[in-house]
Amino acid sequence: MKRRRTQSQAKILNILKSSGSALSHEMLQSELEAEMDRATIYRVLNRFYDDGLVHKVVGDDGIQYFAYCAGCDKPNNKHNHNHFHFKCLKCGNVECLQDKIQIPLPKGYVLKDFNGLISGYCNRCS
Amino acid sequence: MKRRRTQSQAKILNILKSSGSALSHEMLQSELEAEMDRATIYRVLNRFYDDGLVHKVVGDDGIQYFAYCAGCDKPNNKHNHNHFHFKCLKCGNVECLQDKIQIPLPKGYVLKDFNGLISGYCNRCS
DNA sequence: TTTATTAATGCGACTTTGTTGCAAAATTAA
DNA sequence: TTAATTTTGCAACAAAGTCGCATTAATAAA
Ligand SMILES: [Zn+2]
Ligand SMILES: [Zn+2]
Ligand SMILES: [Zn+2]
Ligand SMILES: [Zn+2]
Repeated sequence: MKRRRTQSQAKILNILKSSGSALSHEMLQSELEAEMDRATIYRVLNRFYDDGLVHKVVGDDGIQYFAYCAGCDKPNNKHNHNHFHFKCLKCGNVECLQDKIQIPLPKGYVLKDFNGLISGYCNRCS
Repeated sequence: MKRRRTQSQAKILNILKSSGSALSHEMLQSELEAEMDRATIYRVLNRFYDDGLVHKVVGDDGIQYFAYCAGCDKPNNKHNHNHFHFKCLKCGNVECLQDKIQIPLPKGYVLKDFNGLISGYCNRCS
């Protein structure tokens, strides 16, 4: 299944890139001002995710946030998102924390994925 | 508002204690075999959470898992759940990892809450 | 350029997780 | 036993996300 270059995808990718934050479907929708359908946004995001173009964080609220992959480790094209994310309780911004962490696992455990979100107040809001 | 001792709460707390894992609403419901209403389970869990009896983890799937608080730090009665959780992709078990972690934050950031979930295969399933 | 192929979109219906209003039932206190 | 108030059950609701299907649009072939 070969990917095609569509307006929708270009717009969404643009927003993700220029925002520098992890964005939820809702944030994107309001940015796009109903230029495209809800389902399309979800599908585009999932496609980006499958293609390794973005990574995903899930909030305490169960909402998915997608961030453009900038400084991600990619050993043999497999992403390794070993960093925390921070969600500001005041301004709502969700950002990647740059520090790479190492995830400790007991003997016999195999890591497949990691989702780490810190909530609080960012430097602009504290 | 004073709490009352009800059957429902006792049963749910029992299951949480004896399981030793973090349980979702669905897991509890199947364990309880329709002994009580969906909404009641949710309300009991939220009550436990508010009272600091359990803590909560949110999975990549956005589902809430509740774990009985056993070895939690409680400086002046405020919980401090500075540990990761592990969710096995095969057996579905969600457990607290004992290692206490310290969460790194850039200058000017204030931590309020933390949700960290590692997915993979547990020692019994790997 | 025109046509054919098939991926992407829009729309609506649907699922799942969780919450809420309200009357009835169950705890606790008087 | 009675009164006061918390919990529960039920049903309706809300929000996030997914899916089927017909239509549109991007790519490739002719
Ligand atoms: Zn902020
Ligand atoms: Zn990130
Ligand atoms: Zn397992
Ligand atoms: Zn825990």
